[in-house]
Parts: sequence; structure tokens; C-alpha cells
Amino acid sequence: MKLIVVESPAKGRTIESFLGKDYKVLSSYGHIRDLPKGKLGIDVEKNFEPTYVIPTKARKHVTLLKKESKKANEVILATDEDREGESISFHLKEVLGLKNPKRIVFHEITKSAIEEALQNPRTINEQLVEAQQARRILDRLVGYKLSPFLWKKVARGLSAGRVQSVAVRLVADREREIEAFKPEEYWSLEALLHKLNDALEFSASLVKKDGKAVPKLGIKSKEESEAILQDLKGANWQVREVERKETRRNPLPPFTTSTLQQTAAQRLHFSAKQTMQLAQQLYEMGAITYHRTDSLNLSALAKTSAEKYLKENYGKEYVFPRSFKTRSKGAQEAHEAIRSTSAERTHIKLTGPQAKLYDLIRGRFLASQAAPALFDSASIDIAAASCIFRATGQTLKFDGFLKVYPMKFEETELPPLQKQEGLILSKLLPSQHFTQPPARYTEATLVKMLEEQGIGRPSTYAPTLSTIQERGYVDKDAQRRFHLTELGAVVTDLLVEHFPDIVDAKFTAEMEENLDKIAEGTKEWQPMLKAFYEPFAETLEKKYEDVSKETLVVETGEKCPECGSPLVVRFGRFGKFTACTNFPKCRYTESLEENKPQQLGISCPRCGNGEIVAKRTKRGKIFYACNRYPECDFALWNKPTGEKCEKCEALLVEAGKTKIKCSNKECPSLQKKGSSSTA
DNA sequence: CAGTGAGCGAGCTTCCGCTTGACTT
Repeated sequence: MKLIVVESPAKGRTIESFLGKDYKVLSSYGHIRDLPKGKLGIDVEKNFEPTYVIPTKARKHVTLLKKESKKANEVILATDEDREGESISFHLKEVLGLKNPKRIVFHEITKSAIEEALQNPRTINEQLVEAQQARRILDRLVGYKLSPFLWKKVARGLSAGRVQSVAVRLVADREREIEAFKPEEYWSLEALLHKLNDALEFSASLVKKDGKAVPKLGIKSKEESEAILQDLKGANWQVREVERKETRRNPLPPFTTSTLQQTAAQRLHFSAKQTMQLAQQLYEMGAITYHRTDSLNLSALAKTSAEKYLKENYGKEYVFPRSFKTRSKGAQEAHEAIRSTSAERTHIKLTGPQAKLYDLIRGRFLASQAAPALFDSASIDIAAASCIFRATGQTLKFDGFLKVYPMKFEETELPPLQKQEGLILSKLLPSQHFTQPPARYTEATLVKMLEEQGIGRPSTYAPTLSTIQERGYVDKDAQRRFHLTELGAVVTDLLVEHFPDIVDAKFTAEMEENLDKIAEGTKEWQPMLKAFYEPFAETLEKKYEDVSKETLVVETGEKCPECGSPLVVRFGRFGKFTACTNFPKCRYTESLEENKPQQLGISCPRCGNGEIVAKRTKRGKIFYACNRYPECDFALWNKPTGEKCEKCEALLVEAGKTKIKCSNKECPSLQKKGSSSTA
């Protein structure tokens, strides 16, 4: 028996189905060894020697792998073809005590690709393993050295890292751009026109004045706009230029993790986490290819199946085979792009959300091999006095890929127009506009930005978004846009001021360059780490001394009502609060207005004297409690409606968006339904 | 399911990237 080890069990099952009884395929479930969680695990004095442990989660997989590898007469390591995959193979070799394991790689999961890979085994690439190790150690050093600094200087439980700190910084920078933004006034001018004996009105907008182009912000005030209107009084309107041509719109490439997360957010309002969970389910069913990828490659088999499907269902004019080059920085391309495993729609029963995501993935895959959409476009220049107006029209001529992957576009029809033709003006429409501040990041746009900058990997985009929210650095509003919190601002300012290099996208870019050199063999990993760590450790030591918690204190100009000493705003574990400078003699504090518990106007059912207020836990979760705490400890998770249960008199609370239930768990009204569950 | 800061000191928090379950609410 020959044992093949891959990273993912779903992949293992597929491969096993291609091979005969001689082969057994097992999965490592990702990395099997890592630095210990509870301590640094790196001897910085001894050439950065790492200590590796088998995490508890990996233990049972390792046990099985050990058992089966002993039985096997050959072990073949088939982990992904990238830094991390090579490292997994290396650790498998070490842990399983393999002498000369065969190492194979393939980019697509087809019978022929696997057979070919088995014919061409190689050995483990030690340099690639070293590059991974350098990456791992660097991230550990940054994360496990900077986080404790934040615990000391700001608040316990905080974290910093090469990826998450840059993500927060992007939000912080945007927040400042928005704060600093000053809207600018500008005007546009539109003309509604029609032909002499034709009621069809069309609009044209001002593009030139006195032979010069009018840019977007070219008209700055109402006065300027009115001067143009004056100029146009009684003018003759005449067609000056007619340009008609066919334009094409090409389909987008198939999905990668990043573009799938972005598109599912835009079209389906899924969070990155939801998208990945659904994609995982589809992957395990065999409905789609692997969902953590930065590759745009499609297997030859996949391409021909898409071509065949398009031809048979829509006709040969809908077929347009293409390949796509991966543009993203630092892409490792161990997998294919994300696509449906079949061009035909799957027969597997899918849940609503699964089906929506699946249809999106399949549509985009088919579209990538489909013909461009064709439009009849027209651009008409119209002269009036010293102005040129332009009307543009577009009508769909051939839908092409839009058949399988609909996209929004505007259609505007223009009447047939001839050069020199005179036109009649129905109306001039000047309108005032203001420039808009840059848009806040959403999950989708932040992931896009991270990918463009080469920060993070497909497997970490969604977890990174969760981390920066869990730490309380950023918040999401009702439109799912990110806002920087006070804490996020304080931590980012601190890091940017004292560790500017590390919270910069360039840090990752440089790291990647160095890792590539290590992988090529033109650089050694220990000197690379030393070059980073020595100055870093020195700075860190200095900053522990220099940076005082007091730098975060802000004067208020007010006096303490109890002892008359000045009051200051401090930054504590739970955000900002006002405190007396005479501490610890005077312990006077007050909450800032923005943090004050919000009253709901409902009296406390337990003590009768208190009022119910909305509060936040340490983790930031909202709950509803009596304002006389700690004398009265009445509290609820769900928001009370203010009404009382008919049967037991307890408060009714909201349960989900529209449902209402009784807050008393023993209330008879709940007993029938059994325990209520939330989706 | 709060009540923040100082300092004492024990014991704790934390990274990124690879992969899926296994807990209850």
C-alpha cells in the first residue's frame, strides 16, 4: 500500500477515487506543527532556533498518519505547491520519521494531472521550507513582542501584528481623510434636446467652452453657471460631430478568494466569513473547486467543459476561450481559480444561500469563457454659442457573457442624427453638486485593498476582519461600513509614531522580497531575521522606557466636584473616561457622555426603583440591565420591548428581527415550543 | 452580564497561515 498525504480531506477523497486499491489517501488538515501558543518559542540568542510542538487539534490526525505510514511501503507527500505546503511536507517527514519521502505536486485535481505528478516525484525543497520558517518566526516576533507592549501601555488583551495592524491602519487613514475632507462645490449643465419633428428627448452635457474642455470641477459657482446660461440664450443648437461605433465589454476572470468575498458582499450582502463558510460546504460536496486561492488558472478540462456547455445551450457565437494572468501580488497559485466543478448546474440539493453563492461562482466561471457583450454606442457633439455639449447613447446588440453572468449597464437610445442638423432645446438643467469624501471601507473594499498591497493570504482575509473587530479597533455601522474606534485610534497612533516601519504595507513587501531570495537560495534566513530583529528589539526596549501611559491623558479644563483638583480624560480598559488627577487620594470618576448608558424608559421588574439601561460588556456586546447595579443585578441579553408577558408578567423581549418572546425561561408560554434557537 | 487610573505580584492576554470540526446559545 502506498500512502499519499494531502492537506484537505475533501481533496483526498477526490484523489482516492482516481487511484486504484494500491493507494490510500490521508489528510494532514493543514499544518501539523507550530510554535507553542503559550510562549515565544524562538531562541533569539541562538540563531532564532524555533521550538515546534504538535498542537492538540493536530494530535489525532498525526496519530493516524503515523499509524498508516508505518503500514505503508511508500509515503508520498502531496501537500500544496507553495511555501506553506512545502513546510507541511517537511514537518510530516520529521514527525513521521520518513527517510526519503517522495514529494509530488499538481495544480488541478484531475486523474491525468495526478498520474503525471506520480511519474515525476522530487525531494523536499529545503530553501522553500526555510522561507516559510523565516515568515513564521518573523510574524511571531512582531506579534508576541508588540502585543505585550500594548498590554503595558494601553490595555490588557490587545494585539498587534504585521497584517492586522496594517488593516486597522488603513481604516484609520481613511477615517482621517474623511475628517479632513472639505466638500467642494461644482456645477454641471445638461441640455434636453429633440429633433424638429420628433418628440423623443435626449440629454447632452456640457463638455467644452470656448474651445477648452470643461473638467468635472470646471464650473465652481452658481455665478459661473449662470454666465454660461446667459451666453446660451437664443443660441442655435446644431449637430457638429457624429460618431457611431461598436463597443465591447469583456467578462471578468473567474473568482479568487478575494474577488469572491468582494462580489458576494456586493451582490448577496454576505460577510467574508459567511461566504467562506458556504464555500467550504460547497467544496466538501464537490460542487466547487478549492475556495482559498489566489490563482486565475482554469484546468484544460474545465475550459473545454465550459465551451461545450455554452455552445450547446446558447450557440457557438457565445464561446470565447480565454486564459487569465494572475495579477495579485505575491500570488502562490497552488490551486485553480474558484469555479464550479461542472459546467452543468449541480444536481445536489443546496440551501438557499448555498445556491446563491454557487450560481454566482458557476456564472462567473462560464462567463470567463464566453463572448464579450457588444453595444452600439454613439457619441454626438452638439454646438451652441461658444459651447459644445455631448450626448452619448448605448444599446445592447449582443448579450454574450451577460447571458450567464448578468451585470448592470445603462441603455440610452439616441434618435438618428445627421451632421449639421439643427436641434430644438426644451430645457437647460444646471445642477449644483458637492464633491464627496472618500468612502469608508467595507469588508469587501478592505479585502480588496489588503490583497492589492499583498498583505495577508486567502486563508486569512476573513479571520483578519474578525480579529480587528473582536479587539475593538474597528466597528461596523448599519451599512456594514468600518469606523475606527477610540481604541483603534489610540493603538494605531501609538504604533505609527513608535514603530512606523512595522505598521506599513512596505514591511510586508520587503519581507516577501527577502523570502523569495531565501527560497531562491540567494539569501540565508537567519541573517535576514537578525537584520530585522536586532534594531527592533533595541527600539522596543527604549520605547518601554520612553512611552508613558500619561501621554494618553487629555486635560479637560474642569475641576473635580469632590476635591477641586483638575479633571482629565484617561484611556482605560473600557474606553475613555474622566478621572480626577488627585488619584489615588480622590477616586472620583465619570463616564463620558458618549459612553453613558442609554435609558429605555422601562422600570426594573425586580427592584421596582431602577430603570433599564443599555450597557456594553467588556467584549462590547450590548445587554440590558437595571441602572441600580450592583444593588440590583437584574439583566437581560435581549432588548425589552416595554410590554409584559400576559401569563407571567415578566418583560417581553425582542428575539430576532421581528419576533418577540417572554424573558422568563420558565414561563408557560415558552414551554410548548421547547428551547428556542437562534440561527 | 462594568465601573477603568498607580504599584505590589501571580497568572493571564498575543502573531500569521494552513486546515476542519465540536462545544452550546
